Amino acid sequence: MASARQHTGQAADPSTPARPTGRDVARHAGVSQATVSLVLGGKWQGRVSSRTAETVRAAAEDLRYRPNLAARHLRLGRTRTALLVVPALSNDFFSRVHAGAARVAREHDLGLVLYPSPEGIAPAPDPFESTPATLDGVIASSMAPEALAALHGDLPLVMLDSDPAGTRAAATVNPDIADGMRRVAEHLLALGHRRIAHVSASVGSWTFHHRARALAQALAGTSASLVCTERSALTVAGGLRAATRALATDPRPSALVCDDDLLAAGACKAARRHGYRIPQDVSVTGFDDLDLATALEPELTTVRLPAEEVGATGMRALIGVLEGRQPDTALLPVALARRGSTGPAAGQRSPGAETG
Amino acid sequence: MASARQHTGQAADPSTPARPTGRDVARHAGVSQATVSLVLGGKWQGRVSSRTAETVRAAAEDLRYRPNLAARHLRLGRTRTALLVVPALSNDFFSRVHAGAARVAREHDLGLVLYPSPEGIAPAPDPFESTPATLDGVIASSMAPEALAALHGDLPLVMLDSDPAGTRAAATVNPDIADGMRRVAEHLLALGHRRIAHVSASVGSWTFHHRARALAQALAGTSASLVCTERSALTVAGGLRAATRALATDPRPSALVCDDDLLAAGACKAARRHGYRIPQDVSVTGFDDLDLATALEPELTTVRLPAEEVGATGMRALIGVLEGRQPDTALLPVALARRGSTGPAAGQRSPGAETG
DNA sequence: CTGAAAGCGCTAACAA
DNA sequence: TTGTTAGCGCTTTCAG
Repeated sequence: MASARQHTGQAADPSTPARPTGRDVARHAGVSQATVSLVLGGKWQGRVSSRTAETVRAAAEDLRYRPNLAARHLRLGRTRTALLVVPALSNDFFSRVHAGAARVAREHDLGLVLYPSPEGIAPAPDPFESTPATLDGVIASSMAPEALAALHGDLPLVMLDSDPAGTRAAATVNPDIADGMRRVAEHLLALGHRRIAHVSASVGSWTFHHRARALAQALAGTSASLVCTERSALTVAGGLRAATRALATDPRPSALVCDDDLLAAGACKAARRHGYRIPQDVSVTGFDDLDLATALEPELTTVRLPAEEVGATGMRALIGVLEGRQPDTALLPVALARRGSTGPAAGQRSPGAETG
Repeated sequence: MASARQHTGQAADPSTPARPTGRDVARHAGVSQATVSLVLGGKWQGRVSSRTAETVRAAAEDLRYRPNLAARHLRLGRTRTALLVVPALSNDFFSRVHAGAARVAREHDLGLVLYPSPEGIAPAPDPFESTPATLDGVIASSMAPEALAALHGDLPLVMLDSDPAGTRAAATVNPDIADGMRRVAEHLLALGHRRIAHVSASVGSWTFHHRARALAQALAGTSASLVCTERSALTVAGGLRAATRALATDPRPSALVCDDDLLAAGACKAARRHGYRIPQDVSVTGFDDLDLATALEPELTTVRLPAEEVGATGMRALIGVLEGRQPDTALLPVALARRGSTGPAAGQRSPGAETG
């Protein structure tokens, strides 16, 4: 019947020469389409003569054949593709996480699609509505739990920089946030700081709650006290305002511990507007060690997170889940980068404050 | 024949209850699978009774049905998905470009996949090797032409912040880089600067070549001269080194024009290490108006690029191409952000240098 | 207004 | 060693 093709509804478009299919390659090489599939899929060992295989490869090259992924995905029922959900793009932490995850994905021949949860739009609209590919698994970094609510329940999920408890994640990979805060606190204590203010991020993700808790714990039972906590949106301008409030405390704090380098940058601006020098009059610490930390002057003392390692470990965990293994939670070590924004608490007005 | 199913090679896996298909929905609703497709595809008006449509929707909801995209893509021959290729992730310019493109994509029900060309690995490995989805089109921003060489020749391509001539792009969308540099030059001239150094990015993309050319042209025929050009990798540390060299010129330049805010941040550090105050002793300008520009102190005078608009316009252009229209090249206006890093060229040692 | 059927390009089981 | 064939889930035409 001549009507065989009219069912498809595909207009024959002569302007775009149809992209070659496996059948075209087969015809060109004088073999069957199945042989093409075997050869190009690398499973021809002991099933196809190497001469034929060569012919097929030549034909594919010749026609500039590229397999149709949609067809492959349909047939296989999997796509070998993972989604990485992050709350923001222009942030080295996430770009480093992505780099690590992408490297491991490449090594395992997996695709990785990056989904920046639309900033400002909260909570994230269903990532899967707008994600074009079918996915085998999801990695989510530093996301507030609500933002993941739309997440399709039956996909393997690995969470990064997130609450290890109480989620439906198959695995969690975290930098040791608490240890980072502890190191910050110890560093400041060793420099003689006793009045410490916390510039905290008003973001609903676990990582910031955890930072606040860790700071409080690290200071508890020491001779230093947390004189105030000022919350702010995660921006330089917000950090400036919050730090301005913190510096208005009387007697003023000698050190500002910030939840993030962006906030710390704002804190530095605030200190200077008050006429304070950094670090002689006030010390400032950041968190994350973004590129920004060393772009500032003085450079920020901050906590270096193993972002690439977090991404890589997370991807390995997801691969484990996909292969049916039961990966466990990982906690990766962090480091304190001591730089110019912290110094001895010299000019304290009230020397013998606490004696505990 | 009972063998009908054993051909598929899909092991019946009781642990993962197979995801429901359109047939399941049809069965559940007591209609045919075609009806399901029509209803859920929104093309049922005047073909299916609204009562049936409602039943189908309920059944789909009930089973938590999600259409299999691979099957749809295979059937349709298109994926309604575009790829956005950028040279780096952690850079507001690109994240803003992405935001603009993603917004327009959403409005048109298109998917957008972000492909950060692996930094450090140059030129980019074939994006299509690692891109999981089949693509309908590509948008590339600020890429060196070689890095796009692997690009599959028959995909519609829109280029952003790139050479409008001599490429195979269907359209080009650029911020008016040359005008930006002109404004920088005029601003410095008006402040009395006559000895200007250029801290340029040693990156092979059109945008930086264009910036250098525009600066030279803007200065030509004025009383000011370009005393030197120091090239550097696109990092703060690189900017510091290049600016250090530039400041060693004798007599020294009174202003450092940088190709990018990152370089400008480095230039500021270099100036301070020389003991120069900004802007009293030396003025510094950036380009791009990254968040970094206002995180620094003093804040950078820089060129604000309409990044979101670039992304949005680029996506609209791609949609135009996909729909068979012939979009043309766009040039979007930029603005000079005058801030604290530039000031009058007061303390010039050699007052009457040129008199042209 | 609804159902039957074809076929997108690929993979893998099976036959030859 | 190679070919034949079924079928993944969907959209769309055509018949009823």
